[in-house]
Amino acid sequence: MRQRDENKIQGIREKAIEMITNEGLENFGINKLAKAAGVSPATIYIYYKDKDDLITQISVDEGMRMCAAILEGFDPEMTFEEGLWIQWKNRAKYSLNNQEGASFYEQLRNSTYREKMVKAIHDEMGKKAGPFMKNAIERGEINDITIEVFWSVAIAPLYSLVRFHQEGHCFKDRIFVFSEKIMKETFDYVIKALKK
Amino acid sequence: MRQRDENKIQGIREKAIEMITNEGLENFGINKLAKAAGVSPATIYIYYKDKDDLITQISVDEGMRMCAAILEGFDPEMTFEEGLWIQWKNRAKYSLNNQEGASFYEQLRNSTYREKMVKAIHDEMGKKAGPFMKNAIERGEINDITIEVFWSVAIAPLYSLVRFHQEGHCFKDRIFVFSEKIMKETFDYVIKALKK
DNA sequence: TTTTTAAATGAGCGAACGCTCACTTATCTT
DNA sequence: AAGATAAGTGAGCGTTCGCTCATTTAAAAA
Repeated sequence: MRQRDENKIQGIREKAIEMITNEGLENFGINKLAKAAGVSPATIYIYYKDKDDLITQISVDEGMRMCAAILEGFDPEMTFEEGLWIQWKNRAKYSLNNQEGASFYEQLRNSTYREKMVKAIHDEMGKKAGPFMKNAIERGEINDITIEVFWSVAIAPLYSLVRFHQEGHCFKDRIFVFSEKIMKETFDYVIKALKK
Repeated sequence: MRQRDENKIQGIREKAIEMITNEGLENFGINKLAKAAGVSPATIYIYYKDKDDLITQISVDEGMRMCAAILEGFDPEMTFEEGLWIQWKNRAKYSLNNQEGASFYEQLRNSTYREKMVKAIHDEMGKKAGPFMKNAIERGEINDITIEVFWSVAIAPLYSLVRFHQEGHCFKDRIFVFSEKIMKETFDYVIKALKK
């Protein structure tokens, strides 16, 4: 039998992310995607049940890629400061090297697809981030806090920084540019907040 | 001449927010909106140039309402801690009393409408938040930092907390519930991070 | 009361939508 | 070489989309 053309599948995936990022989820359509990816509309339905399934699958897939990128070289047994810093660096690297994927993920995380895409990612992250936080508390490095407060203080600031960069945020004619120096400065505030 | 029915205009606005929040921007349509609001599709075009204009106008409007809510009782001359705490309380109150508006705002802020809606809001907030930060630096309450780092450390954690609440975030069968106690706990970390 | 003005309408246009089906193409097994 | 299987296609279906227009309705101006 004839075998699948992996280039075709990847092409569909990449064009979908590109189109949703640049034109928005509300302007995304199967006929347009088929034309952009150079395939027949019917081909898309070989790989995806329907439009909803396509968006959901690609969302989860991109989320998993982000998770894998963030956790690269990370170990829950690491020191609190060391482990958190690795996650920060990884997350920044992912966004900078994969702008479209990062914007796509952020747009869908704030859409009605959130519920469909978040569970798998949440489980994947929780598997390592949960023990990491627990270890840091048991070792007496940080106070005993709930995971949501931890995330809000330790991770949210980084996401915010990355977003300012991606948006090309402008304040008084000065465009914000992300840098390791800025990231380290922000990281130091976070460490100061959480370390006993 | 006949005068405009303000209830009709408000009805269109509210139904639009309701529909976009619950069904997503990608499933939002003028014909559906007209039916839901109990008006003719043609009526909508008396008030809005086209679909894009409707979404943009309602986005900016909701953003301005949020700004006004956040800055209620706030003064840039306030102490750093006092001023920041008021903004936190106001922002939390806005989200809790106006869940649909808050979700709507968040969804559009992460869509391709971001550029169209953000400028007016950014200006409105910057007018008071800029001097506030500057005062706090001049008084020696906090270090001299760029506005993006400030926002990421001082405000982003609150947005994150509110979002966990709105999403009904769940970790190990425990649903996260926002409370003043949790907010104060998080706020204290932020103050510890930023205060000299 | 009549005239004037703009709000408000419902039917419906052309275009675009998600999706399907009869069919062709490529590669496997025999 | 022939048969089997699944990948891949393009035309086009029924539906919904954004939007318009001829018309009606209500209230201000005369």
